[in-house]
Amino acid sequence: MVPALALRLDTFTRLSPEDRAALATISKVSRVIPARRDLIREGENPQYVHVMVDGWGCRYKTLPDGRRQIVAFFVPGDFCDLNVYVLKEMDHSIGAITRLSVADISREDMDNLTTNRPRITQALWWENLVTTSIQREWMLNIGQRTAYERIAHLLAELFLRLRSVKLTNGDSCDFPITQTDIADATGLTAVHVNRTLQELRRDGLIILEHKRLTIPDLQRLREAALFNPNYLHLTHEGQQLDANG
Amino acid sequence: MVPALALRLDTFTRLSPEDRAALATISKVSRVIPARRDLIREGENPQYVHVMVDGWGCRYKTLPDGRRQIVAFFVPGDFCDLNVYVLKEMDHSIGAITRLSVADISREDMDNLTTNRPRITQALWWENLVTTSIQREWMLNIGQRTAYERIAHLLAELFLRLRSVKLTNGDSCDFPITQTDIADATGLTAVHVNRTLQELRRDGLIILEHKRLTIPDLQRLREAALFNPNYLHLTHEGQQLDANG
DNA sequence: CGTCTGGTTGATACGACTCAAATTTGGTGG
DNA sequence: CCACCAAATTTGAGTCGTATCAACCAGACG
Repeated sequence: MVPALALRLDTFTRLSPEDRAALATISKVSRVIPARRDLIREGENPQYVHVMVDGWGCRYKTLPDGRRQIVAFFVPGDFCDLNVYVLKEMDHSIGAITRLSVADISREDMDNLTTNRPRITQALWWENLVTTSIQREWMLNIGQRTAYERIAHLLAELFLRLRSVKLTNGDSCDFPITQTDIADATGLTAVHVNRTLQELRRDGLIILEHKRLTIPDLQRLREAALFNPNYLHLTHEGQQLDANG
Repeated sequence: MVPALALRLDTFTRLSPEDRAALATISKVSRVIPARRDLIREGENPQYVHVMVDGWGCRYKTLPDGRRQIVAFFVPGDFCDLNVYVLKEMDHSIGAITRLSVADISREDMDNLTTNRPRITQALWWENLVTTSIQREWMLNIGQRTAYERIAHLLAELFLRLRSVKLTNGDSCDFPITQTDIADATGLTAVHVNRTLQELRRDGLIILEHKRLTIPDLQRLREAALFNPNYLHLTHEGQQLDANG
């Protein structure tokens, strides 16, 4: 099985067999975190860069009174904070949503990678810029879109991201996050998320049950979400080469 | 005059005279953009990395119907998208708020810098991570804080950022952004921002008039904003060395 | 088969939005 | 230096989207 990280970076550039080998080495699972447990907490000193090998996670921040904002979801193949060990302490936490297999990459291994594998380095740069871009889109989402658009947008984004690492099956995919998670990610309450999901279902935009999401008509969902995929920066060399061969 | 960029990076690390010289070269103003004009627009192909030398700017995204979200403010010394030329097209726009002096740095100059000046490279990494961290805090801000807390938080952040590049004067600073800008940055309407600013004034937390902001009691403002400065990652080597001599 | 988390529903409240107009400020040219 | 204009701020009245609180239900799991 091709590790999700390689699939992901392949979106950007065509990796050599040596590159793939290096990624396989790096993607070795070093930890399995049970569902709903934290991988690392705000205030701790980050030592490793993480790769999500299997399962879903999220990055979140909290306020003293318990209000919680999920600022990112992680799906397999996501790479976490290239160079984060430059910082003294974490300003947020990372938690597992499902049971999560993670590869911890030491600073040393990262340094080796960036000096010896320029193509991977470049691809990691790309992935870093895309992650930041997704954060910006989320700000637009939370700040400007209505509840309906907001949730539609989140679902469309996650579907596309999963598709890019081959974790979709036609028009559907596993979707393990709860309505409370969606609420914390969109700045809404769980009750309102529930009602809005019902609207989306009523309008035939989504089928969401038993932790499985189906999108019968992606184009319609995109329109409802005012979704412009440019921020995912998916059209790159890798894709073009794929198209040719 | 020490360029703001050097002041900013000095927060993180102690720069050598050669480092400073390199920064001075790079911080040469290559363009002056009139107030309220765009520096680069969504969809364009990014060729340069930018340094804000003088004046304020912002990064923003828009929806087809005109809704606009400011996702970041730039103040002097801010560095913009280390390595952005990796991407094919901009997913957002960058605009000038005041008249803005910018230094455009070519890919070539950046590559030179990163190969020859490891200390600067490290510091730019730090600045990159901090910028991303600020984005996360903004998501928490927009998604979870009340209007009152949200605006208080924004003002506190900008004040601290200006202070770190020595652009404050005691407890006050220039503050050229309009209430509409604040609205677009916080996900509120200009009318509501206006009323909330009046509340903040009434409570004695801020004095804001004639494009000048005064914070009589920063600690009180911080408390009102649920402001935790850890996300700015200001306590670093540079600061510690400063403390010793 | 009971427990528990996640999902659903209903009633009510309020924070923030909308629209519209008035007022103030700051910049520009006569 | 004043008149003028556009931009920014302020005010008021009415509305609406989303929150809150409180039950209740269902299906997953031990």
